[in-house]
Amino acid sequence: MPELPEVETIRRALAPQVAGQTILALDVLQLHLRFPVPQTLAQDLPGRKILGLERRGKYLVFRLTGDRYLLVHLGMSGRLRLAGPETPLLAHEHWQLRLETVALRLRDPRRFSLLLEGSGSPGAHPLLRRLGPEPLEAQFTETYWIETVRHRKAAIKTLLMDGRIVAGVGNIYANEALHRSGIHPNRPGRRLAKARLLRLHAMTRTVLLEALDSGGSTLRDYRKIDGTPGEFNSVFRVYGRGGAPCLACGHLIRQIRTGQRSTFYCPVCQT
DNA sequence: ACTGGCTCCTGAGGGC
DNA sequence: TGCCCTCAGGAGCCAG
Repeated sequence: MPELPEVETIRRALAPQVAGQTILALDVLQLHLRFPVPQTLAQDLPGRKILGLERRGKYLVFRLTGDRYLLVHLGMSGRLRLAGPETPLLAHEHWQLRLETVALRLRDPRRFSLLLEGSGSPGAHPLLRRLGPEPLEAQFTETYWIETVRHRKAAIKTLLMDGRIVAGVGNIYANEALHRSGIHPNRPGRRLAKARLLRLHAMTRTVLLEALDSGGSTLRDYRKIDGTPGEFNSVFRVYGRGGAPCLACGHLIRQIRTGQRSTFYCPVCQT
């Protein structure tokens, strides 16, 4: 699944293609996604215009006329693409938004993605309301990060991936940020000195920015909106490199589990 | 207030 | 070739 840099890359590519277009129809082929696609959507959307496309964490927010919005999350395997209205549907394409010149389609084999609607301020939506600050924006201050994490018993990697603490950091970038910070992923938050937490704060932002510059990473399912893969993979230092030598010290990268997620780290560099 | 475990689903890849 | 097992980038929910 796409993490923040991938979702932001999609947003940037998609925004100019859909902004200003009027929705002609929503076709739903599979309404059983992470949450059921609301039955009212197909009636409510036609005639509304897309005003803009925003991102919050890993959520995309399509702003519509009439003070409404569409909320899209890609889950683990969701992919958006633009297609001609007559292009045949692929397997696992669950819905399409027909616009004036193109159709926006979602393909998602695992169906962990979601399509919901709301009105008023998107920030008040139940799924967005509890999200922590955006890691690349000013609200994610050093003070906030340290005060939120310094008393916690949970593994620092789990905390970094907790959207309520900071929005949009997933498994790949948590692994990478921890390696660059020299911090063991399973170290409890409260057993980290301030200086080390500060380093992690900075490295999290650095890694996300670098990935963004590369157009995101590509594992199995993520593609940019034009179907081409992201370029960041080549810069992974630990993710997916279990058993390979650490690029910093040569020791073999270990793979363990933190929570239910795969964790990669260098036992020498990360303590 | 936190923590850890479970859950939704399909597909890919490894071992035999 | 085929079968079975494990694992996958998310994250809300629940019990303890």
